[in-house]
Amino acid sequence: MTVKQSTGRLKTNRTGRPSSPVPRELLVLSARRVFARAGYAGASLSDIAAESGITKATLLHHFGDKESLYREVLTDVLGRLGSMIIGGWTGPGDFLARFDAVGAGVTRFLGANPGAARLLVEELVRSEGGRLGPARELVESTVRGLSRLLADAMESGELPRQDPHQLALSLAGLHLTYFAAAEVSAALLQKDVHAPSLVSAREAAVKVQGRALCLAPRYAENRSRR
Amino acid sequence: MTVKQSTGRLKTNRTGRPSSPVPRELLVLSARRVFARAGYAGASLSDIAAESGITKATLLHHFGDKESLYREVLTDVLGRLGSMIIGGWTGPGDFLARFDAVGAGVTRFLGANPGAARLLVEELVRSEGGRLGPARELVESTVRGLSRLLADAMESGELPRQDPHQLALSLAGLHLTYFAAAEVSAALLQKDVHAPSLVSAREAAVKVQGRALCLAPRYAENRSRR
DNA sequence: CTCCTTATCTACCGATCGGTAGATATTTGA
DNA sequence: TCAAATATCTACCGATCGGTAGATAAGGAG
Repeated sequence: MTVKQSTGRLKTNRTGRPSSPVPRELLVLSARRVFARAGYAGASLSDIAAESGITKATLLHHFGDKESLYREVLTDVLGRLGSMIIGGWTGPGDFLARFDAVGAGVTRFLGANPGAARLLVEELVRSEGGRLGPARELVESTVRGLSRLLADAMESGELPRQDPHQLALSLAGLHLTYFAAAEVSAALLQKDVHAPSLVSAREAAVKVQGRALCLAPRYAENRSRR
Repeated sequence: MTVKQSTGRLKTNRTGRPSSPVPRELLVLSARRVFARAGYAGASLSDIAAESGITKATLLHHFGDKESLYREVLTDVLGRLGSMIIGGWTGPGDFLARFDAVGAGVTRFLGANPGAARLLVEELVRSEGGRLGPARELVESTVRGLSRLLADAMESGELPRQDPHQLALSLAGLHLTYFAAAEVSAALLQKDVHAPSLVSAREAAVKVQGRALCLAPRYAENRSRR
């Protein structure tokens, strides 16, 4: 809705024949917005087409079917997020420094890509395992990768020993829920969560809270020894 | 699917006239399962009817329309969860004791009610504000109540000062995501998250992690003063 | 200029959706 | 016992869904 509302073709024709073709990435962006807003089942191809200023038939001409379009939206988001995570993780510094870098990167990514968190949550939460296997596996393997990373850090003593899966799932929840619940969050904070200032604030909060989650067993131990 | 599968009427009639009427709570339970599995848009009344062993027309006779049925499912879950929270919070002990009690109660509730977390997440994440106002407001006010609770505790010095909204949202994510992503969680942990032993394990993890989230600023401060 | 490819549209199809109508049988209560 | 209320079913309706067919026009290559 931000870009080119209502019959927003690049050039208007009497009957809409090819003018300058609508860029594919613009279609994917519109689809992401609608899928994020209504969920996979609730999003109709007509909605997405209207959002991009084309017709349903044209949309299907480009993507084949609804599922392929959805998959393209999701792999776009997951791909960029994944390379962001890898970039942060392979950077310099000790465990906590790299952990902070990844956390900040994830927050900035989710803040800069409205709807991304909601898509990931829907995929993470989906139970009809058979319907969209590849995408679901991609999400699952991302969490599994995070879990393995944490386990390695525990092995090398950089992180207190604890169940890495429980920790990974808690971290995923910490990062995703805030942005996925964008409207509730915004209602509480009186400001759009995607505003730069709030993204910075969340980045700071996540840094402190993410570390606390990782180091929680150590704190609990100190507390009991007090 | 657990109870009375495939034509599971209490008494089978040639044409299904009223035998012993299917209890309303059983219908609500079936509806919860289907709504949780497929989401509001993805769940069809025929699915729910089949799950309960009645026909769509009978279902509509009892609940009027789809939205009313959904609202009944949601208010049932939210009502029981809410009274559980209030019970834990008005119990004895200092802030951390009551906080732990609520956290453990929430975990046990979500563990004992498969699908509940998924429903709450869908509602928390929904963006089409106008569609289901009441239910959405109920979820939102629950988070807001949690936020106010935390703010009070900060006011009285029981909790380090920090943005109560950011903390409330993080806590909600911590509790909900794990159970909402039940299948991914189960895949990681190699066991159903609703199994009693895993619920206990999660309860322990959440106790440590929930406290760490609350006290995170204090830890960060100690760390920087080191 | 002429074809061929491509992007787009209008018009339509079968399936499914939420919801309604009306018949039938059970239960209940006077 | 009998009538009113209730629970359930089958059959159907209009709307919408994802997807297809076919016509039309623009752009590019020779």
